[in-house]
Amino acid sequence: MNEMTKIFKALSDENRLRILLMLESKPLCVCEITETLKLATSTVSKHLSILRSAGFIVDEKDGKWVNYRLCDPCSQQISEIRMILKKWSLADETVRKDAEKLTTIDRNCICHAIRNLEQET
Amino acid sequence: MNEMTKIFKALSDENRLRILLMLESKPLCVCEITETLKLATSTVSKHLSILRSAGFIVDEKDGKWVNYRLCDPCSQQISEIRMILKKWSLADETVRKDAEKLTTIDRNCICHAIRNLEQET
DNA sequence: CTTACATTTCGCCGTTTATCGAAATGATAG
DNA sequence: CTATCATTTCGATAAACGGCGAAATGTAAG
Repeated sequence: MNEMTKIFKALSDENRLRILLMLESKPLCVCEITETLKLATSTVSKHLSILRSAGFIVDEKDGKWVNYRLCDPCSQQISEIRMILKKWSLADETVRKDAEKLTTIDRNCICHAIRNLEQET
Repeated sequence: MNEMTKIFKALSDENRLRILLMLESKPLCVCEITETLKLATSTVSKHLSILRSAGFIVDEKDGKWVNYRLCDPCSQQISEIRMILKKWSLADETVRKDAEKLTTIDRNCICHAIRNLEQET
């Protein structure tokens, strides 16, 4: 019961759903997700830790980046709910846009780009 | 996306999950659910309205009682998630106890019984 | 019409949650 | 070793949430 509510709590936030669905296409680092969702880095990091502790994703160090990817293998519960999630999101506009935006983001540029933009204002 | 988060938010509370799973066996009135969960009537009523507005359940007036039952027919999404929920809960102790307790509750007695008990203290 | 009673709505309270910015951490590159 | 930079942790804040009891609502029965 606890495990169940933990899973559903993890799924009960729009930004976390978007993260999970973005990760369906490929592993991503925190700054790529941050740039797509337009949230503070610390907020995204928090969301990721919630998804991790619910068993949806794992993190892997990669130089100065941390890559997050969908858990594989993962529990029967997680895999069932992910299938549903994927199916339900097929027609979703936000999800489509996120996927599209991700193809234009290069992690080697994006973080500095953000910093520079902030300094201009 | 909004619809999705609404569904998962509805499922992200243990008491609401218990209500849904109780309703898998039969329709129930508010006081039967209240007696099983040991919450204030107003709290249970709130939970029921959340489940209703997410599309899981419907209410039906029946004399001075209001019966709640699982939506049928219901949307593809709701029916998929309910199948999962039922499957996941098969081994759950709380769910088993709730179902057991429900067999001993008679809506014609329970409400007065509660009032009387409260007056004794 | 009044009473009784199941349920809902309202107002309040304490806790949790989503968010941010700042400080801490940890790893790479000079 | 130091500087840089991605990420995490911390502390604060505002909003949302779960809980309760009291008042309002609606129905049935005297």
